[in-house]
Amino acid sequence: MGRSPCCDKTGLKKGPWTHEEDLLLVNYINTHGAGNWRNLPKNAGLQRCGKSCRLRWTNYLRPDIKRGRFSFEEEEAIIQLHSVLGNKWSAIAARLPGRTDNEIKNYWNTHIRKRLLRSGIDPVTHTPRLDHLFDMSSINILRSALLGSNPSFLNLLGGAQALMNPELLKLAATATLLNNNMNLVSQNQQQFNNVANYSTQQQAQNNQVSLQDQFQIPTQTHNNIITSSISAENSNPCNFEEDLISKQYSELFHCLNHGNNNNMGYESVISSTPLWTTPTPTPTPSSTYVNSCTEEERDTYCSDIFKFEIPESGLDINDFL
DNA sequence: AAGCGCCCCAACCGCTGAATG
DNA sequence: ACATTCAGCGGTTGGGGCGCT
Repeated sequence: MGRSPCCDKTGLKKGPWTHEEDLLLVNYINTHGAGNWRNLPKNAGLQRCGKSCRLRWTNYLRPDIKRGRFSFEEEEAIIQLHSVLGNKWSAIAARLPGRTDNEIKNYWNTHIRKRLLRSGIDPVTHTPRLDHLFDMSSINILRSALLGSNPSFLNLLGGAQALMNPELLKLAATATLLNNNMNLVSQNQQQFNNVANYSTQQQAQNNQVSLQDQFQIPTQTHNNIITSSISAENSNPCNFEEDLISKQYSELFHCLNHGNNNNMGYESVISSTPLWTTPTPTPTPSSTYVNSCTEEERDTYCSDIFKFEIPESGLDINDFL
């Protein structure tokens, strides 16, 4: 695999670009157009390698680049797109007009990722972190989930010690995560619609294909959630969710079908009251971005997105045994 | 004011796949 | 079929800015 010589080997300049260099590059591209990056530096009078020129242009100097803080809608779009596309920054950037992959990647790593971690969400899988799930407050959550309206079950299992039973906790966590994922995927459909609407509005100006044309949102039926794949260009998205859900489903389904009763078949699991509630904001139908919230407010919103709520009835552990 | 540590982000690095001869 | 070049991508780095002591 041949590779063009590195700047180091050819004595070309590296490091931050000066204003004069930017002007040379912009003027040259405005006159001759972008492309032929190998010869561009020499023709433009720049002591830079072509790669450096291309990156400077695509990440900073391009006239259609939107500078400044990310809006709330953009941030939400990034989170939702990342949950499907993963670290496909260029694919995400393609759906956020005016933003570069580098910018989105930086913003993810410095802001969104940290916020998700603070909220107890794994930024890779977009699911609750197990270590977070098992801290003491989560034990209480699990306790509520397990017992629900049947507090006598605690005594049946031998008191609070039962909650420290690793197998029982694993089962509860599996059930909880399964339910979370089911609703997360369903929730994604609604949020994708919002993102798609937002993206479509933005992209209409750029004559780009709308998000809805490029995504096949999974249906809410369980079978489709398990078996369908979300197709997107140059990507193989949602595999992690399929894998995770499939594993969790298989494990729980085994429990359900081999238990004493089948009142809580998987259909009822899926159609039960969502454990996740999502305040779904409506993207501002505007061509301009309004940075109307602070970092703290976004933090709060992020926490709300992933708020962990247990239905009134709780989860009846009897159905699992 | 100086020193220190942390954060952010522009830029670089190294790899891959497509295009070309 | 193979070598080479090029463009694009994702991961990583390092220097400047900033806040704290």
